[in-house]
Amino acid sequence: MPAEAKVSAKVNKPAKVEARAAAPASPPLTERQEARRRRILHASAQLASRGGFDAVQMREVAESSQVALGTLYRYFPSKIHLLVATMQDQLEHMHGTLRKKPPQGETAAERVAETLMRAFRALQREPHLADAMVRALTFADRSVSPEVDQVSRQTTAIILDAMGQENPTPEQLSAVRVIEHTWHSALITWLSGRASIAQVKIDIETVCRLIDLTAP
Amino acid sequence: MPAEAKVSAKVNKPAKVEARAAAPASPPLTERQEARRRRILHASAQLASRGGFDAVQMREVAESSQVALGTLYRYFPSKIHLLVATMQDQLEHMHGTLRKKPPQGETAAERVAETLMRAFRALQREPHLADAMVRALTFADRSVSPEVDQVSRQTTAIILDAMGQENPTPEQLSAVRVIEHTWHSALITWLSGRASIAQVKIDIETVCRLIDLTAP
DNA sequence: CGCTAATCTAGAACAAGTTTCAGACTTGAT
DNA sequence: ATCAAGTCTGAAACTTGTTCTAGATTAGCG
Repeated sequence: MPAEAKVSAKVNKPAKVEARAAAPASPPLTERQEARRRRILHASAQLASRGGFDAVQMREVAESSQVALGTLYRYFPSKIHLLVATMQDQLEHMHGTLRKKPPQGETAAERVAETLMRAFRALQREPHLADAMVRALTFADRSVSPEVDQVSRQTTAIILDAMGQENPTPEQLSAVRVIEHTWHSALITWLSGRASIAQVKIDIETVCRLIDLTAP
Repeated sequence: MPAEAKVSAKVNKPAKVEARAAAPASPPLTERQEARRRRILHASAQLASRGGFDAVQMREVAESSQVALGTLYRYFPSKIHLLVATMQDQLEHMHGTLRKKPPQGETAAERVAETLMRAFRALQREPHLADAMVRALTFADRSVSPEVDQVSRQTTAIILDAMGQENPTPEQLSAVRVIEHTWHSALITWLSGRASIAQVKIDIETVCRLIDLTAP
């Protein structure tokens, strides 16, 4: 019946007031649709790498990715959704990269700090892209919760990986959540020029001490 | 020479690219100007208390406060500036209120957690207002750094007050910074419905343990 | 008081995110 | 090959933040 069947639960008109399931099993995308989605995300990242959040203009993204504006909005119901999806995309890369060279530290705290600093260095190479993604993430409202949650889970996974913990205790999970909070907020202060790179490093190292506090 | 003399270093055209001093000594405001500023902030808080960030529309703020749109922009060069100023305003109240009943906890960590939870409860009474202020705070870019920094200093002061520390060590200041990070980020996750009130409480209590770690 | 510079007002104009719509195009099923 | 249903396109419209302008007002000074 349909053609280029319903793009997915995620990729569908409902822009704001919707309340759909997270993304348990994303209805399959046509090849051309997958390609479109990829082009869009690529254009988004590219524009973001230039001027950051403001430079990602929906009309430009649409043009760059050779897609009509309406289509762009069908795939990503708002600029925030688009940027959060871009972040998901980048995070996957990052996780893959990090996996390859596990951190060397003796203690879990050291390894987590080392991993986060590695990620931070990667972000420093594309500060504008980082700006766009992080601003979108923290500005996101309820309508983007599922996607933001996914980013959060991915981040948690990275941290747990670094800890080398298979079965973290609830206490450790709390510590990880606090580390994530610190990570996001520290990034923001750095991006808005209110904290130096050194400062971010200190904050990360400081919060990572919580791990020793909950694990020994 | 002038009339309603230059409103202040802060309240003046330069909207974005400016780089003026923080607010060492704000050139005095006329009574009528002070009144206008107050009306604006009041309207802002009122609108925010209704629908949150989105409900604070510059045209409405202008109308509610009986001021021309251009004037509103002269006082607050952007919606973000306005909301951050609103937050400064609210924070002052809060600090005053908190001062009156110092926290009871035995340890510094307990007192800080208690204070933050008290603040959190206050925010829960006006969740929309909280939404508007916190979103503005984390979305603010470099052009708002001085104002955001001011908010940060105020928050730091509240926390140090609760700790009862006159001369905090650098380590303790790091811990306080991390606590602030956690505070902001936890608020965001709560506001966007991704964390429960209980969860925020746990996160706050968890991060406050850092104080014991740096002070004993 | 009368002047002058700065401020305030009303309203138009502009920019970018979002929505809408008619028509062309695809897809999968018959 | 044909058809129905769902997609994509192009373009216009709408919303809200921000800027601009011409003229009315106001404050402080001589």
